[in-house]
Amino acid sequence: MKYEHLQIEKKWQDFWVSNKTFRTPEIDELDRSKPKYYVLDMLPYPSGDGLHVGHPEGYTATDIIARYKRMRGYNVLHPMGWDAFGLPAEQFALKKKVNPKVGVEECVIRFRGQLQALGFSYDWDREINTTDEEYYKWTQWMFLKLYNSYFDVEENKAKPIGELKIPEGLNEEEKAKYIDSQRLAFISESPVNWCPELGTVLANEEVPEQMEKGFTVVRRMMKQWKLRITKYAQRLLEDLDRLDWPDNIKKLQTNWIGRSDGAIVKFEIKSNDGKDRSIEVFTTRPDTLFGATYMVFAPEHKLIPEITSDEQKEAVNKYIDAAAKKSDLERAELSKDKTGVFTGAYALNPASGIEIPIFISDYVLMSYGTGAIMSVPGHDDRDMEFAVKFGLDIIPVVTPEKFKDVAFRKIKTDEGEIIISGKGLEKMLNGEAKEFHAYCDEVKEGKTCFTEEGYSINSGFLTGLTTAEAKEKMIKWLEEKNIGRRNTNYRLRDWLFSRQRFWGEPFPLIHFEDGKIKALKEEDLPVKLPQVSSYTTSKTGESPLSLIEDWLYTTDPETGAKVKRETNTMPQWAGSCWYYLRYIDPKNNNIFCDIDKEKYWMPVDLYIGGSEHAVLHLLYARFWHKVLFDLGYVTTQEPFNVLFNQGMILGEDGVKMSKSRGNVINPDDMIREFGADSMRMFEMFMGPLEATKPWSTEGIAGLHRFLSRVWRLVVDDRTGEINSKIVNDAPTEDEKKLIHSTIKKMTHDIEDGDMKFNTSIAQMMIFVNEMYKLEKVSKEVVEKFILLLSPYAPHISEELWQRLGHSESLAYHTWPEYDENYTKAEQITVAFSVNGKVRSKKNVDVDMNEKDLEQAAFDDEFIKKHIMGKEVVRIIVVKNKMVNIVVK
RNA sequence: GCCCGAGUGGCGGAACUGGUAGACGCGCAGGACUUAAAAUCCUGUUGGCUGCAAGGUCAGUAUCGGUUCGAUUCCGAUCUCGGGCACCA
Repeated sequence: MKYEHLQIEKKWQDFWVSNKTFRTPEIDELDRSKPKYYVLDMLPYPSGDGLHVGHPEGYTATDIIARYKRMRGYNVLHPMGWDAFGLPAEQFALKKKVNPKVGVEECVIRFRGQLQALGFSYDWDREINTTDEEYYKWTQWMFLKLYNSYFDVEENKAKPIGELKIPEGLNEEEKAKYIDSQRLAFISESPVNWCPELGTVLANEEVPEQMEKGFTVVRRMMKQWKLRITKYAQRLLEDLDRLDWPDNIKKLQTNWIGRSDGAIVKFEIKSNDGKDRSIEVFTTRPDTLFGATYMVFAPEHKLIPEITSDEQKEAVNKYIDAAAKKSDLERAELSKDKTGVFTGAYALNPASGIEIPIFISDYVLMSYGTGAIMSVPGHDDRDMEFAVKFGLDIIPVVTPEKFKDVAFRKIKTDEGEIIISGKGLEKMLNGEAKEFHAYCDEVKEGKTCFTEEGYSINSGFLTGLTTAEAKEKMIKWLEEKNIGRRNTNYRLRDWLFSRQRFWGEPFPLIHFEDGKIKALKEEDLPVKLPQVSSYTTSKTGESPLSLIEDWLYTTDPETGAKVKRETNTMPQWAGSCWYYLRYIDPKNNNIFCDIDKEKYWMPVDLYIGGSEHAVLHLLYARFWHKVLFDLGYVTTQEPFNVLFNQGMILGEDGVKMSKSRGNVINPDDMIREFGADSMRMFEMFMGPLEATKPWSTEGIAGLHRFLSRVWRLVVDDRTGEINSKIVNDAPTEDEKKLIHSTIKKMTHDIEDGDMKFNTSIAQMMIFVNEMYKLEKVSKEVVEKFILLLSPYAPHISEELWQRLGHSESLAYHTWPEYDENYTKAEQITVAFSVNGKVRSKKNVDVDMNEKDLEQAAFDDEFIKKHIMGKEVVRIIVVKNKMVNIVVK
């Protein structure tokens, strides 16, 4: 009987499902004395195309770990579910004029079928779907928690909004406004990427994709819901330290959060109307304040209309209009050439006292810092470029270290140390400082821009200090004069949380006629999406929900007043922010996850997914988790303890798989032809999990060949009986050595967490090759090998296990132990080399002492030949490795 | 431009803390079985030169240089490819 993968795989998949082999018991039935292991895949979006070969790569790795841990006696949680809200489903629904639910259900069935066909050991009883009403009820519930919380800066944590201290002397309306301004979920007017053809806003990361398809994207101001993730910037940054994540992912998040330390500096504005005004700017280089020769405001800055002179009004307005029309992308792309307009207003440099002009330019972003900057063209590339273009003054205020001796002199006098620089010093130096002056001239002319740290020059009380010292001194000076303070800025923006779509979680909010907004109560959840058979986009930029009047108009459950529902829906990221908690307690109707169960299972012990989620999903989920922690709903500060990123699988031609290139490999075809076990084995054999590597159909055939060899080792091809060479004898010494070193290698490969399963598979191949050479093989050894193979190729393993006479599944059988004594060879090959070049090899006893080894080398004929007639100057002996003789 | 990561046979990739480069698989070549083919099994497979042969010898882990008795591994510079960020003051 040949290795019939289709039949075997079907048999065991049915067995696992009907026996619920991989069901994780509820917490009260669990043996709590056993350790737990929570191994999780990133929540997939069930697209219409079905799985591609990249999906099973990560899933196979987690499945191997899950199966291994079960055999090691852990309570394992290994669930799967669907992130089914999202734009593709919505586009499909609009095109086919159906409810997106219809398409999603089909996709889920297909995806689930494909995953089961690969034999993954998920507990399907815990399957979740972010679009189920019973699931998104809790997403809405969490939104309410965010809405009804504020961030206490003193305690550095979120608290219920009821605990917010409200400033005294406010009337009711002001109070409400103040409270709204502190909520973690808040509404604000902000620019969005509006796509007229699609009739929706797009997330930044969706813009390039849609523009490629020929759609237009314009910037537009709209009222948007946002989440105050910026309050958590510092904690999100600090807590990266406690996570066992790849360094590059930590770095990506660190950069994304983008902490900058510096100072806020206040500049007085000399306005044309004589009113007193001032403007604050953020700078990371307060030490260069003396070199600030102009200021730039973002075009959206509110102060511009007030300060612009009559003569400049027209030009300024024109510039603002033009900037508003540009999308973020265009603003960035056209950035090579700096543009801007003078406002006609001036500010006073607080350090030098010089009047400096105020410009507007779109190279300054309204969304970072204060939306205005002080420009130090001598020491900032962008400022330099702008200054050259507009003919503005440039003052060098920092010198590279190499000029520090000619840039200034410290002289001790009776009154203490004084600094001499400038003209006075020039005379003293007698022309010695030529190069330094050339540097200064180049800076002034806009030819050189020194952006690194050095020593302050031309900077009054800072002159002669290092950049670090000058920063400190300037901040102190600013604080004393009350015109500035130390400050930290983050690049992280608040999370734009609303989308004008149908297919997302509705916000649990109602709008009264007078414009007031009210959050619904927990007991009013879920706010369900309308059960329409089809719908259309609105032309106004509102969600399609705004056209569904039956749904839109409702009554306030408390007062019965006529109200409108909020028509925005949440972004796709929302549901995946907390799904890992729902798996723990998927059917709970009272809370999203019982805290006792959370305490047992969390944090996730291993989380595997693609690096495309390095920032967004992983940052958003960490943020939500921290809010839940602050409010006491979870006991862990971080959700994902260990993270691993799988690499991409390319097409056979070495480039990314895509429909247009026609190099897409369909896993269904592979499973049909070679089997799920071959597929799993090959995906792991291609290389380390993290590597990007090309697919090879010839390669998977090789793994199928290997599994056939395993099959024939156990089963007689012709009769279907157990291979007659398998005997009940005790294992021979050679067999023991082989199986024990195989167990050792495979155990270590899984335990070390590097996810390099390719070498484990190579070891299994070596094992099988060796067994083929033997006349008789011990059944005990073969059985141990099948246990080792089972996490990788579970179907064939179960089948062979059964054929060898076991009535129970091997899924919970103990993982084989190895004996260190059998993993060591008695003899080892050592290399003898002369001057570092290997000239001979010899088998010697393990741990032969250095003296004997050295002697063996000198006795070696080839070595003799190479050292004959030469002087031996040095001998290096490394036990069990080599002897190197250095001759002259 | 900035920040990561990677360059090893025809291909995917091995090589523990510096100590025998190329495990394992694919492909290819040769052989066995077969009327034949498929399947299977066995052998060989980094390159050059040399030898009838066993072998000998030199070169070789992107390039150049350094440290070392010894470097795929450590250090410096350069090149190429992949990924991320991109006016964040």
